[in-house]
Amino acid sequence: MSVRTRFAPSPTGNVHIGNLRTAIYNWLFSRHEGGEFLLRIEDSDRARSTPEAVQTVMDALEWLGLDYDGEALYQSTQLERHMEVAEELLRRGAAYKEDKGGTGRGEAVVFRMPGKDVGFVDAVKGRIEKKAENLKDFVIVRSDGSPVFHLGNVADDITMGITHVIRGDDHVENTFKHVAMYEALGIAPPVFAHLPMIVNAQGRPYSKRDGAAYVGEFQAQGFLPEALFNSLALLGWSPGDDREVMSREELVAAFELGRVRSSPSQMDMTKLLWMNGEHLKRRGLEENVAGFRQAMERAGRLPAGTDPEYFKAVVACMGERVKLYGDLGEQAGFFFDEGYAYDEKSVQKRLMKPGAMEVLREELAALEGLEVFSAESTESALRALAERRGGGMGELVHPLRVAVSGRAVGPGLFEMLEVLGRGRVGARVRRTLERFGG
RNA sequence: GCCCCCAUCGUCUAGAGGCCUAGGACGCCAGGUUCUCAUCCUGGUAACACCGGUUCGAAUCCGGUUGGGGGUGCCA
Repeated sequence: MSVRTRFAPSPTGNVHIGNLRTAIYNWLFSRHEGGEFLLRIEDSDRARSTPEAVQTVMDALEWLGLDYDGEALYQSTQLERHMEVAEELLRRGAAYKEDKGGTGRGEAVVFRMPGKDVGFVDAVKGRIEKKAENLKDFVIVRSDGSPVFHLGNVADDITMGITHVIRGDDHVENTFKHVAMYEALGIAPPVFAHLPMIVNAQGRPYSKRDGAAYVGEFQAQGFLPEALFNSLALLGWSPGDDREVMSREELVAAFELGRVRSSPSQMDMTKLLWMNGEHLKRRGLEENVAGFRQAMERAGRLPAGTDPEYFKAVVACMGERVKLYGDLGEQAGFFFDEGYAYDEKSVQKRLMKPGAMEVLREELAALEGLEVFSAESTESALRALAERRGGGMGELVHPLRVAVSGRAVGPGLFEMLEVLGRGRVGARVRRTLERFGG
């Protein structure tokens, strides 16, 4: 039988990374097996399930490239089907009606636990069993006629022909109930695989206060989907060899449920950032240019009418100094802003030194006389100047860097000069001389 | 309380009885390259929770302890 997995989120408006990781494992497993990956929207809680919330889920899946087969199934449309299953259970004597707890609210449908031990082989945890005396009957249809989670979940999985249920660890208790329901129905249960939780530094469930907890936040910070995908895939699973930076295809090829770890793991933002840098290198310049541009525009740091070639040159020049699309503005904003700020410490160290202004003036003179204004020509001009003055290159490089960029760190000076161009460099040095020259 | 699950460097992990004086990655530290930072290269730091048992031999198997998590709804 061909594999069918599903991702069954309740649309609550946010997609937590734990759920996202569950979606990734379902997707990875079904793609690896050449099976299907389905989407079910568990919107039975009508109050919280808005169209916007559903869209948020869809957007997250699309961003990560988690394509699902067929149409999404909305649980709210399956009411009749749920009732059929409840009827069937009643018919088989596996359920009964009762005012459980004597609430006076009328009769609910209660599932009867089989009176024997229930167990199953979890694909990641191995065999799990529970004694009959620890299994209690439970409500599957409320006295108001609405189905309870367990009923809907099992009925829908049957309807959808799900062969492997890959879900969070918090569902293992439910699984005893679900397995019992399958057995009562005379249907072979699917394979269950329970994924350990993603926890914070305190070992508690990863939440908002532990850093970015929802997909949208990673997206907003400029993380690459393939980097988040890769990191999450490796959180609880590994290919068994030493590979870490992997493409979607490599992950699909290597993924096995049996290699999923059964202990909880902690998200490491530092490693995610590194991973992002690795995937950035793997993307082409053009793609990165587009990504950086989008982030810059969103941050309002890219003036309208910026020459595309200039922008591209800046990105190429920044090279691997930036690990996140969202960080370009902070690190290279001066390229696009003539009103760039001067870093106070750098000014003190490089421009307020005795003779610094004189050096800048000499550099300006040397650069302005150049026929061609390139990295090579500016470098040889300054080397010649250094020779004449008898000092080191550092004495020339540092003040000039601060003068044209306002900061002490950045790309190679000569590369930077070429990208900025003669006009900007001249104007910036002059402005610096006026401002700090006394 | 009861039930279920989990336990290797700070973090992510490899390890399915000898290949382990425990390997890789991130981070961190040191050195190299260099005009700064980043990259890159080299080296280093750091772990089998504890106690028993099985075995010629245990990170690996078994039991217990401790610690952590999950569940215990006419929530999902």
